[in-house]
Amino acid sequence: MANIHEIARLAGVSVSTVSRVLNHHKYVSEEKRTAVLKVIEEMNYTPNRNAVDLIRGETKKIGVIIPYTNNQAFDQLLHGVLNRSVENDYAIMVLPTKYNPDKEIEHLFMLKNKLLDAIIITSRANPWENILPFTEYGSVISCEYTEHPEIGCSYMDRYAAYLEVFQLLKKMGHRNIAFTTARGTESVSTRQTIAAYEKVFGQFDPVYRQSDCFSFEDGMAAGQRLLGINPRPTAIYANGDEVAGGIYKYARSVGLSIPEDLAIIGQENQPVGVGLDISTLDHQLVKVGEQAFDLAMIKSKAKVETPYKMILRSSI
Amino acid sequence: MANIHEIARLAGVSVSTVSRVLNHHKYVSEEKRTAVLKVIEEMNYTPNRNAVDLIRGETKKIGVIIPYTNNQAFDQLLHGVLNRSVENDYAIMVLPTKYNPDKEIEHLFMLKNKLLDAIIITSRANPWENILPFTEYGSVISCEYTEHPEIGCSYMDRYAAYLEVFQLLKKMGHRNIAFTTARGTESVSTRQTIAAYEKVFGQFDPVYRQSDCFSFEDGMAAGQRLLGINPRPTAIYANGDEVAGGIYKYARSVGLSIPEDLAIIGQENQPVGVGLDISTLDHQLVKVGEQAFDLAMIKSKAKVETPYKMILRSSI
DNA sequence: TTGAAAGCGCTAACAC
DNA sequence: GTGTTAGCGCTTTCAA
Repeated sequence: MANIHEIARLAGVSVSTVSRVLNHHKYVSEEKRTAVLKVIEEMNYTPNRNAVDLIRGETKKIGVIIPYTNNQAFDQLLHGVLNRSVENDYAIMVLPTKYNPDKEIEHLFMLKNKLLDAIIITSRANPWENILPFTEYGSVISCEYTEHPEIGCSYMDRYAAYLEVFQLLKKMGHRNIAFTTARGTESVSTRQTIAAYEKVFGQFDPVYRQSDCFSFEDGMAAGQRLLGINPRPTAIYANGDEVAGGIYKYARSVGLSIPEDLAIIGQENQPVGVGLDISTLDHQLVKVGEQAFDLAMIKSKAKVETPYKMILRSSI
Repeated sequence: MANIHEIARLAGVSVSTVSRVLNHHKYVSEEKRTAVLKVIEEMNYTPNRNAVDLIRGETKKIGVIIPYTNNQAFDQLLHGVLNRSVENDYAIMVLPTKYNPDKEIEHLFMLKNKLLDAIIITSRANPWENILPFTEYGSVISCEYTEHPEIGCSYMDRYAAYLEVFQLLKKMGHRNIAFTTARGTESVSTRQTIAAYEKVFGQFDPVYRQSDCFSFEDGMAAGQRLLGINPRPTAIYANGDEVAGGIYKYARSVGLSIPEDLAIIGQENQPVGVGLDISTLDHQLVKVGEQAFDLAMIKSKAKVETPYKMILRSSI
């Protein structure tokens, strides 16, 4: 395809003039501008963005590191990021990791090799010390709070939210409470859930926690295991509404009434929770994602918290 | 940051030798290779991908045009694409359109400006004649069947699926059937639904169709309107399980029994449908997405159909 | 207001 | 095996 030189030649001007027209610089005579535009039109010319990005050292592209893409929570975050990217003419690259630390680092290299201006980490597999070096090459934004001053954060106060849920359950008289988590204690959110539990109820018996919960099916399995424990939990706090839905479904299938025999509360306010009337802790992840994009775009290292919202329905 | 020239200088070799090492060419002496690798390591050097992409004219990046990202059907397609992209070391760019034709064209320009090797269109706002010109610059894959030989297709036979649903409902004795759609008759899928209906039941009364349905809430509203029609439909075919869930919820809220008073069937086999035990027509969109990626990667123009799956539950 | 020319950082054809 | 060099297509001083 034609390049800028050919356009210049055909329009009888220099390449710099064509470049000026392309970038809407002033100080181009109306006459030459028209001539250039005409040739561009005729030749059906579009500048090569790789060349532009190469010389500018900036790409208007932002990456989003996401462990799982078939997961409602991460999809909400991504959705928020995309909302703002469209408004600001940025392109978004999705970087799935399945929590593989090497894959994650591989993605971070896109900062170093100039493919991306910034990366938003919705959830990470690596310790911060492995991630920090990359802040030298571009903006790194986290959707989890961290003290590190090089990292901008758009986050929700998970611990406070967990605390409120456990306090509520305690107030309602529950004493045997189980919960599900996505990952094990390598995950901050799991540790915070346990900490919040222990703050309210004291020492936690690990048998009442089921990890590796992501989907409806995982919820069914979790329900089966957790409800088999003696003494049986009277309430289960799920790490997502789909998981909560699976627990609900399993509990009903073995004849338990919700909330009389089992109270259930989920997270993220998903359709399945609306459908089954399950209470939920809405972390407002779309907003968190939007905020994360804004921080990434202006390369801010600010720490911005988004408040959570408790939505009570008939399941507790 | 250091560039290839500096690495060459420091290693006491030429840039081509460094390039050869970088690209794992043979014909590099073990001695020089080691020297180069050592300097690369010391200097913490990473090649600039913009320069590489520029000269190669290929980027190992594929775009996915997606109207809505908070929509389960499109997320499934995207999920499939991402599955395969990870395995094949491609980067995926998400291109949201909200069915804005101009935005869509803007995204397609990423083919022309060399940012993307291929684009997968999950659903489009433009007529094919506006899209076809871009096939000159890269591979364009559609998730909807089209005759155009320049367009590769990974699709499901929507019409056959719709037909089967309506035939099933007819066999079950339903005569007043309503359905929901995402868009109006500008959409192929809407037109196919209507055509399938008319094939089975004859002339369709448009009042029994509700468009603009994407979410659970949309389903609630659709339920309210459609169930207010006289004569009341005895079955509703929703264009997604979340919409179906909303209809279910509304129907129950006004005292209707499912399936005695109202049969409901959804699409895409989503968690909310599992939770509410709603029958569904699973188009296997994850598979369709995976297939679309494969076609895009090898620049194939093949037409590949993925079979649908009917999942019967208690809602009909 | 315009153009020449020096890069941006890399690959690959060609010569040795 | 290795180095020289001519680009890839663009932006941006600098001088005119």
